[in-house]
Amino acid sequence: MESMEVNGTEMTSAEWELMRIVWTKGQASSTDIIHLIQLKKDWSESTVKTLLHRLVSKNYLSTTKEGRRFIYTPLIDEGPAVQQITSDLFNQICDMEKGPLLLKLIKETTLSQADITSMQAALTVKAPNAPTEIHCHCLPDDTCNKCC
Amino acid sequence: MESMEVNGTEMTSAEWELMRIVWTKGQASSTDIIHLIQLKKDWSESTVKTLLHRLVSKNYLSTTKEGRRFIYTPLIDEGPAVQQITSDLFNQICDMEKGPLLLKLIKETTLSQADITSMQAALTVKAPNAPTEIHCHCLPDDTCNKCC
DNA sequence: CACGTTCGTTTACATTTGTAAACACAAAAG
DNA sequence: CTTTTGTGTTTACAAATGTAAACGAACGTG
Repeated sequence: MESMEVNGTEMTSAEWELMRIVWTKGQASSTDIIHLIQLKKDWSESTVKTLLHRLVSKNYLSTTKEGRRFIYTPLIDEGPAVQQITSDLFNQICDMEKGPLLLKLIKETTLSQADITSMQAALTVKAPNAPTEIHCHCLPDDTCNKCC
Repeated sequence: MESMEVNGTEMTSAEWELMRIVWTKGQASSTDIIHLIQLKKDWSESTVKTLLHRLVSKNYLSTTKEGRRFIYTPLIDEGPAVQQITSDLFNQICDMEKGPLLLKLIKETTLSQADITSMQAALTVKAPNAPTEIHCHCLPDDTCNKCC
């Protein structure tokens, strides 16, 4: 399931890695991007150029000419993009797995005190109306062997 | 980034949907699978057969002959597979985005009381040592414009 | 002003993935 | 026992993706 869908179109893993760089820098020239990605990935200059080009065609990046080079700027924000690809993934996962999954993520992710506080608050809000059991919804009710 | 990596090999979205069915049923014949997937997806019988075949080659499913048909059984468990693809996704996301992302997931996911309790416990454990600020790690320290 | 350097654009090509028809074989039916 | 039918296997092919060389235009340099 290689590609993450954002905004209707989809972005591949390779493209995503480049977006991360542009998001982090705010904007960058292709040279910057090539150098930065090569710290992590063994991609040729040509490969990165192709990927950047595709990101522009897909309207994820815009370019602004500045002297001889182009400056790449994100056309979509990182937060929404991150939420989107995650939602997409969660939509492909059995509902019964989500609780344990989130628990594991909470345990493994480095969270700030503020993050923790807001999560605790959210959980406190949810608790009163939380069901005892979760149904999976993987299949139409009567064909499910897992939760029903 | 279409494909989710599990166990070293990778599984595509389409294949994943079939695995969900087999996981949910425990095991199933191709006919069962074809009928069940067609409740959700407009895939031809042939397409499903191809996909099942690929899942067998990739060692995600095994087959057992039973009369004229084969019974497909998962060779990997759903829980670990789910955790794997999620970890993979999280590894491609900026550390600074993870807190807000998890918060959103917690809010949007239907959680059981047990899930909530264990998450609260996990958060309580983490709180004392939680940092005030999160750094992003998207780029080597001195090249980062976002957190440093 | 000619020339090499530095980009962005085109073109290329092997794999993977989505989609599916054609084929082969075993089992059920008559 | 022959025919039909349900199933797995092969073969097919276009689109997407990873990977990259070749080409061409613009800019700085001598």
